[in-house]
Amino acid sequence: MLSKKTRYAIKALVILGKNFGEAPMQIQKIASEEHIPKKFLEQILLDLRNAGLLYSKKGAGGGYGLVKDPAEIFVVQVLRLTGGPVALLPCVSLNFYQRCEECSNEATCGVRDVFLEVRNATLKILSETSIADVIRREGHLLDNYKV
Amino acid sequence: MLSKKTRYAIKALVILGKNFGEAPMQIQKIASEEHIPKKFLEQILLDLRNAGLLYSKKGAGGGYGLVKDPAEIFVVQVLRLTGGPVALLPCVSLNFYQRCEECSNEATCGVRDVFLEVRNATLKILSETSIADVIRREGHLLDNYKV
DNA sequence: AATAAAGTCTACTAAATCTATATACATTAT
DNA sequence: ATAATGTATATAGATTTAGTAGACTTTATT
Repeated sequence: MLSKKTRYAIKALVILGKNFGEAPMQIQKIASEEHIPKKFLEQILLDLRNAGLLYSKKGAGGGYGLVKDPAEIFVVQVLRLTGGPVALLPCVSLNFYQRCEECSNEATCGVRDVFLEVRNATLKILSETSIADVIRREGHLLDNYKV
Repeated sequence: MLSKKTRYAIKALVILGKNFGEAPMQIQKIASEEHIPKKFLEQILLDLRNAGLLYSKKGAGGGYGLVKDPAEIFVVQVLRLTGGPVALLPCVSLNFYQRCEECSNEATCGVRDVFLEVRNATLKILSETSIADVIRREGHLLDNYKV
Protein backbone atom coordinates (compact mmCIF):
# COMPACT_ATOMS: atom_id res chain seq x y z
CA MET A 1 0.00 0.00 0.00
CA LEU A 2 1.10 3.50 -0.69
CA SER A 3 1.52 5.75 2.32
CA LYS A 4 -0.77 8.72 2.75
CA LYS A 5 2.25 10.87 2.13
CA THR A 6 2.59 9.43 -1.35
CA ARG A 7 -1.13 9.65 -2.03
CA TYR A 8 -1.28 13.25 -0.91
CA ALA A 9 1.77 14.10 -2.98
CA ILE A 10 0.21 12.72 -6.14
CA LYS A 11 -3.06 14.50 -5.50
CA ALA A 12 -1.26 17.78 -4.84
CA LEU A 13 0.67 17.46 -8.08
CA VAL A 14 -2.51 16.75 -9.97
CA ILE A 15 -4.21 19.85 -8.66
CA LEU A 16 -1.08 21.89 -9.34
CA GLY A 17 -0.99 20.37 -12.79
CA LYS A 18 -4.45 21.69 -13.50
CA ASN A 19 -3.20 25.08 -12.35
CA PHE A 20 -0.03 24.94 -14.47
CA GLY A 21 0.82 28.24 -16.14
CA GLU A 22 -1.22 30.30 -13.73
CA ALA A 23 -0.33 32.10 -10.48
CA PRO A 24 1.06 29.93 -7.68
CA MET A 25 -1.45 28.17 -5.49
CA GLN A 26 -1.47 28.32 -1.69
CA ILE A 27 -0.97 25.28 0.52
CA GLN A 28 -4.17 26.19 2.27
CA LYS A 29 -6.14 26.02 -0.92
CA ILE A 30 -4.70 22.66 -1.97
CA ALA A 31 -5.26 21.29 1.52
CA SER A 32 -8.89 22.26 1.67
CA GLU A 33 -9.74 21.24 -1.89
CA GLU A 34 -8.16 17.82 -1.49
CA HIS A 35 -9.03 17.33 2.20
CA ILE A 36 -5.43 16.96 3.27
CA PRO A 37 -4.22 18.11 6.73
CA LYS A 38 -2.44 21.38 6.06
CA LYS A 39 0.63 20.95 8.22
CA PHE A 40 1.23 17.51 6.80
CA LEU A 41 0.88 18.82 3.28
CA GLU A 42 3.41 21.57 4.04
CA GLN A 43 6.08 18.97 4.64
CA ILE A 44 5.20 17.04 1.56
CA LEU A 45 5.25 20.07 -0.73
CA LEU A 46 8.57 21.08 0.77
CA ASP A 47 10.01 17.69 -0.14
CA LEU A 48 8.69 17.98 -3.67
CA ARG A 49 10.16 21.44 -3.92
CA ASN A 50 13.54 20.32 -2.62
CA ALA A 51 13.44 17.56 -5.21
CA GLY A 52 13.02 20.18 -7.92
CA LEU A 53 9.48 19.37 -8.94
CA LEU A 54 7.91 22.51 -7.51
CA TYR A 55 8.83 26.16 -7.14
CA SER A 56 7.60 28.19 -4.23
CA LYS A 57 7.02 31.83 -3.57
CA LYS A 58 6.87 33.26 -0.07
CA GLY A 59 4.84 36.16 1.21
CA ALA A 60 1.45 37.49 0.28
CA GLY A 61 0.30 36.15 -3.08
CA GLY A 62 2.83 33.31 -2.75
CA GLY A 63 2.28 29.59 -3.08
CA TYR A 64 3.42 26.60 -5.07
CA GLY A 65 3.58 25.74 -8.73
CA LEU A 66 4.97 23.03 -10.99
CA VAL A 67 8.42 23.69 -12.38
CA LYS A 68 7.82 21.44 -15.40
CA ASP A 69 4.90 20.67 -17.62
CA PRO A 70 2.63 18.05 -16.01
CA ALA A 71 3.26 15.87 -19.05
CA GLU A 72 6.87 15.57 -17.96
CA ILE A 73 6.25 14.45 -14.39
CA PHE A 74 5.67 10.72 -13.99
CA VAL A 75 3.83 9.00 -11.21
CA VAL A 76 6.77 6.70 -10.52
CA GLN A 77 8.91 9.72 -9.64
CA VAL A 78 6.45 10.77 -7.00
CA LEU A 79 6.44 7.32 -5.41
CA ARG A 80 10.18 7.34 -5.20
CA LEU A 81 10.48 10.85 -3.84
CA THR A 82 8.02 10.11 -1.10
CA GLY A 83 9.62 6.84 -0.13
CA GLY A 84 7.04 4.51 -1.59
CA PRO A 85 8.87 1.59 -3.18
CA VAL A 86 7.36 0.24 -6.38
CA ALA A 87 8.46 -3.29 -5.59
CA LEU A 88 6.67 -5.69 -3.27
CA LEU A 89 9.91 -7.26 -2.08
CA PRO A 90 13.03 -5.34 -1.02
CA CYS A 91 15.20 -7.65 -3.11
CA VAL A 92 13.55 -6.59 -6.37
CA SER A 93 13.50 -2.89 -5.67
CA LEU A 94 15.63 -0.75 -7.96
CA ASN A 95 15.73 2.27 -5.70
CA PHE A 96 15.19 0.77 -2.26
CA TYR A 97 17.06 -2.49 -2.69
CA GLN A 98 17.76 -4.61 0.35
CA ARG A 99 18.71 -8.22 0.58
CA CYS A 100 16.08 -10.53 2.09
CA GLU A 101 18.00 -11.75 5.12
CA GLU A 102 16.33 -15.12 5.12
CA CYS A 103 17.18 -15.86 1.50
CA SER A 104 20.15 -18.12 0.88
CA ASN A 105 20.53 -17.45 -2.84
CA GLU A 106 18.85 -14.48 -4.38
CA ALA A 107 19.87 -15.43 -7.90
CA THR A 108 17.87 -18.65 -7.81
CA CYS A 109 14.92 -17.58 -5.67
CA GLY A 110 11.66 -18.42 -7.40
CA VAL A 111 9.64 -16.09 -5.20
CA ARG A 112 11.89 -13.23 -6.15
CA ASP A 113 11.48 -14.10 -9.80
CA VAL A 114 7.70 -13.79 -9.57
CA PHE A 115 7.85 -10.46 -7.81
CA LEU A 116 10.40 -9.23 -10.29
CA GLU A 117 7.77 -9.77 -12.95
CA VAL A 118 5.21 -7.93 -10.84
CA ARG A 119 7.57 -5.04 -10.33
CA ASN A 120 8.25 -4.77 -14.05
CA ALA A 121 4.57 -4.66 -14.86
CA THR A 122 3.93 -2.01 -12.22
CA LEU A 123 6.92 0.00 -13.23
CA LYS A 124 5.86 0.03 -16.85
CA ILE A 125 2.53 1.59 -16.01
CA LEU A 126 3.78 4.07 -13.45
CA SER A 127 6.71 5.23 -15.51
CA GLU A 128 4.54 5.78 -18.57
CA THR A 129 1.82 7.65 -16.72
CA SER A 130 2.36 11.36 -16.21
CA ILE A 131 0.47 13.83 -14.09
CA ALA A 132 -1.06 15.09 -17.32
CA ASP A 133 -2.30 11.58 -18.03
CA VAL A 134 -3.91 11.41 -14.62
CA ILE A 135 -5.71 14.65 -15.33
CA ARG A 136 -6.79 13.33 -18.72
CA ARG A 137 -8.13 10.15 -17.16
CA GLU A 138 -10.12 12.23 -14.73
CA GLY A 139 -11.68 14.00 -17.66
CA HIS A 140 -12.66 10.74 -19.33
CA LEU A 141 -14.12 9.36 -16.13
CA LEU A 142 -16.10 12.53 -15.64
CA ASP A 143 -17.51 12.28 -19.17
CA ASN A 144 -18.66 8.72 -18.60
CA TYR A 145 -19.97 9.57 -15.18
CA LYS A 146 -22.23 12.29 -16.56
CA VAL A 147 -23.72 9.98 -19.19
CA MET B 1 5.89 -4.04 0.39
CA LEU B 2 4.85 -7.47 1.52
CA SER B 3 5.14 -8.15 5.23
CA LYS B 4 7.60 -10.75 6.45
CA LYS B 5 4.61 -12.81 7.42
CA THR B 6 3.53 -12.99 3.80
CA ARG B 7 7.05 -13.66 2.56
CA TYR B 8 7.58 -16.43 5.09
CA ALA B 9 4.23 -17.94 4.24
CA ILE B 10 5.07 -18.14 0.55
CA LYS B 11 8.48 -19.62 1.25
CA ALA B 12 7.00 -22.19 3.60
CA LEU B 13 4.46 -23.22 1.00
CA VAL B 14 7.17 -23.54 -1.59
CA ILE B 15 9.24 -25.85 0.57
CA LEU B 16 6.12 -27.83 1.48
CA GLY B 17 5.31 -27.95 -2.19
CA LYS B 18 8.61 -29.62 -2.92
CA ASN B 19 7.75 -32.10 -0.21
CA PHE B 20 4.24 -32.75 -1.51
CA GLY B 21 3.21 -36.40 -1.38
CA GLU B 22 5.78 -37.29 1.24
CA ALA B 23 5.64 -37.45 5.03
CA PRO B 24 4.71 -34.20 6.83
CA MET B 25 7.53 -31.80 7.49
CA GLN B 26 8.32 -30.30 10.89
CA ILE B 27 8.11 -26.60 11.63
CA GLN B 28 11.63 -26.78 12.94
CA LYS B 29 12.92 -28.10 9.65
CA ILE B 30 11.15 -25.48 7.57
CA ALA B 31 12.32 -22.75 9.94
CA SER B 32 15.95 -23.72 9.79
CA GLU B 33 16.03 -24.39 6.05
CA GLU B 34 14.42 -21.08 5.22
CA HIS B 35 15.98 -19.08 8.07
CA ILE B 36 12.63 -18.12 9.57
CA PRO B 37 12.17 -17.61 13.35
CA LYS B 38 10.46 -20.77 14.51
CA LYS B 39 7.83 -19.28 16.82
CA PHE B 40 6.83 -16.79 14.20
CA LEU B 41 6.55 -19.50 11.61
CA GLU B 42 4.33 -21.54 13.95
CA GLN B 43 1.72 -18.81 13.90
CA ILE B 44 1.88 -18.46 10.16
CA LEU B 45 1.53 -22.16 9.48
CA LEU B 46 -1.38 -22.28 11.90
CA ASP B 47 -3.11 -19.55 9.91
CA LEU B 48 -2.51 -21.40 6.67
CA ARG B 49 -3.85 -24.55 8.25
CA ASN B 50 -6.96 -22.84 9.57
CA ALA B 51 -7.47 -21.48 6.09
CA GLY B 52 -7.48 -25.02 4.77
CA LEU B 53 -4.25 -24.89 2.82
CA LEU B 54 -2.29 -27.18 5.11
CA TYR B 55 -2.97 -30.23 7.21
CA SER B 56 -1.08 -30.85 10.41
CA LYS B 57 -0.20 -33.86 12.44
CA LYS B 58 0.71 -33.66 16.08
CA GLY B 59 3.12 -35.76 18.04
CA ALA B 60 6.31 -37.53 17.13
CA GLY B 61 6.69 -37.80 13.36
CA GLY B 62 4.14 -35.04 12.95
CA GLY B 63 4.42 -31.85 10.97
CA TYR B 64 2.76 -29.98 8.15
CA GLY B 65 1.86 -30.80 4.59
CA LEU B 66 -0.07 -29.29 1.69
CA VAL B 67 -3.70 -30.34 1.44
CA LYS B 68 -3.81 -29.64 -2.29
CA ASP B 69 -1.41 -30.06 -5.16
CA PRO B 70 1.02 -27.12 -5.34
CA ALA B 71 -0.30 -26.46 -8.84
CA GLU B 72 -3.63 -25.54 -7.29
CA ILE B 73 -2.38 -23.02 -4.76
CA PHE B 74 -1.90 -19.52 -6.15
CA VAL B 75 0.37 -16.84 -4.82
CA VAL B 76 -2.48 -14.34 -4.65
CA GLN B 77 -4.27 -16.57 -2.13
CA VAL B 78 -1.29 -16.47 0.17
CA LEU B 79 -1.12 -12.68 0.05
CA ARG B 80 -4.74 -12.44 0.97
CA LEU B 81 -4.61 -14.97 3.76
CA THR B 82 -1.70 -13.24 5.37
CA GLY B 83 -3.22 -9.80 5.10
CA GLY B 84 -1.08 -8.47 2.30
CA PRO B 85 -3.33 -6.46 -0.03
CA VAL B 86 -2.53 -6.72 -3.71
CA ALA B 87 -3.61 -3.15 -4.38
CA LEU B 88 -1.52 -0.07 -3.74
CA LEU B 89 -4.54 2.01 -2.76
CA PRO B 90 -7.30 0.89 -0.40
CA CYS B 91 -9.94 2.15 -2.81
CA VAL B 92 -8.90 -0.31 -5.53
CA SER B 93 -8.55 -3.32 -3.29
CA LEU B 94 -10.97 -6.15 -3.94
CA ASN B 95 -10.51 -7.87 -0.61
CA PHE B 96 -9.38 -5.04 1.63
CA TYR B 97 -11.44 -2.21 0.20
CA GLN B 98 -11.64 1.06 2.07
CA ARG B 99 -12.70 4.44 0.86
CA CYS B 100 -9.93 7.04 0.67
CA GLU B 101 -11.29 9.53 3.17
CA GLU B 102 -9.78 12.50 1.38
CA CYS B 103 -11.35 11.64 -1.96
CA SER B 104 -14.48 13.53 -2.91
CA ASN B 105 -15.56 11.32 -5.80
CA GLU B 106 -14.06 7.89 -6.20
CA ALA B 107 -15.79 7.27 -9.51
CA THR B 108 -13.98 10.11 -11.22
CA CYS B 109 -10.62 9.94 -9.43
CA GLY B 110 -7.79 9.80 -11.97
CA VAL B 111 -5.28 8.57 -9.40
CA ARG B 112 -7.55 5.68 -8.54
CA ASP B 113 -7.89 4.86 -12.23
CA VAL B 114 -4.13 4.50 -12.62
CA PHE B 115 -3.79 2.28 -9.59
CA LEU B 116 -6.71 0.20 -10.73
CA GLU B 117 -4.68 -0.57 -13.81
CA VAL B 118 -1.67 -1.43 -11.65
CA ARG B 119 -3.76 -3.70 -9.48
CA ASN B 120 -5.14 -5.54 -12.49
CA ALA B 121 -1.67 -6.14 -13.88
CA THR B 122 -0.41 -7.39 -10.52
CA LEU B 123 -3.47 -9.52 -9.93
CA LYS B 124 -3.12 -11.16 -13.31
CA ILE B 125 0.39 -12.35 -12.53
CA LEU B 126 -0.23 -13.40 -8.96
CA SER B 127 -3.45 -15.21 -9.68
CA GLU B 128 -1.90 -17.14 -12.56
CA THR B 129 1.21 -18.13 -10.65
CA SER B 130 0.94 -21.21 -8.47
CA ILE B 131 3.32 -22.59 -5.90
CA ALA B 132 4.23 -25.21 -8.49
CA ASP B 133 5.16 -22.41 -10.89
CA VAL B 134 7.39 -20.85 -8.28
CA ILE B 135 9.16 -24.15 -7.84
CA ARG B 136 9.51 -24.49 -11.60
CA ARG B 137 10.97 -21.01 -11.87
CA GLU B 138 13.49 -21.90 -9.22
CA GLY B 139 14.54 -24.86 -11.34
CA HIS B 140 15.03 -22.69 -14.40
CA LEU B 141 17.02 -20.12 -12.48
CA LEU B 142 19.20 -22.83 -11.04
CA ASP B 143 19.88 -24.22 -14.54
CA ASN B 144 20.93 -20.81 -15.83
CA TYR B 145 22.92 -20.16 -12.70
CA LYS B 146 24.98 -23.29 -13.16
CA VAL B 147 25.83 -22.43 -16.77
C1' DA C 1 8.07 51.22 8.56
C1' DA C 2 4.39 48.23 9.97
C1' DT C 3 1.55 44.52 9.14
C1' DA C 4 -0.28 40.49 7.32
C1' DA C 5 0.19 36.68 4.30
C1' DA C 6 2.47 33.36 2.87
C1' DG C 7 6.29 29.46 2.93
C1' DT C 8 10.48 27.03 5.95
C1' DC C 9 12.40 24.16 9.26
C1' DT C 10 12.86 21.20 13.12
C1' DA C 11 11.14 18.73 16.75
C1' DC C 12 7.81 16.12 18.90
C1' DT C 13 3.99 12.88 19.91
C1' DA C 14 0.31 9.54 19.42
C1' DA C 15 -1.24 5.62 17.26
C1' DA C 16 -0.82 1.71 14.61
C1' DT C 17 1.50 -2.14 12.91
C1' DC C 18 4.94 -5.52 12.53
C1' DT C 19 8.03 -8.85 14.24
C1' DA C 20 9.20 -11.75 17.50
C1' DT C 21 9.07 -14.18 21.94
C1' DA C 22 7.01 -16.53 26.00
C1' DT C 23 4.28 -19.74 28.20
C1' DA C 24 1.09 -23.16 29.07
C1' DC C 25 -1.41 -26.72 26.85
C1' DA C 26 -2.96 -30.88 23.74
C1' DT C 27 -1.99 -34.85 21.01
C1' DT C 28 0.49 -38.82 19.30
C1' DA C 29 4.28 -42.31 18.46
C1' DT C 30 7.32 -45.20 20.64
C1' DA D 1 5.56 -43.01 30.57
C1' DT D 2 8.06 -40.04 27.86
C1' DA D 3 9.48 -37.26 24.26
C1' DA D 4 8.23 -35.07 20.12
C1' DT D 5 5.43 -32.52 17.99
C1' DG D 6 1.60 -28.96 17.01
C1' DT D 7 -2.08 -25.30 19.37
C1' DA D 8 -3.40 -21.15 21.39
C1' DT D 9 -3.12 -16.85 23.47
C1' DA D 10 -0.78 -13.10 25.43
C1' DT D 11 2.64 -9.80 25.45
C1' DA D 12 6.62 -6.95 24.45
C1' DG D 13 9.74 -4.29 21.70
C1' DA D 14 10.76 -1.94 17.58
C1' DT D 15 9.55 0.58 13.76
C1' DT D 16 6.83 3.36 10.90
C1' DT D 17 3.22 6.49 9.92
C1' DA D 18 0.40 10.34 10.43
C1' DG D 19 -0.23 14.33 12.26
C1' DT D 20 0.72 18.58 15.29
C1' DA D 21 3.31 22.55 17.27
C1' DG D 22 5.88 26.47 17.22
C1' DA D 23 9.25 29.66 16.05
C1' DC D 24 11.33 31.64 11.96
C1' DT D 25 11.90 33.93 7.14
C1' DT D 26 10.42 36.34 3.16
C1' DT D 27 7.45 39.37 0.51
C1' DA D 28 3.43 42.34 -0.86
C1' DT D 29 0.69 45.91 0.57
C1' DT D 30 -0.57 49.91 3.09
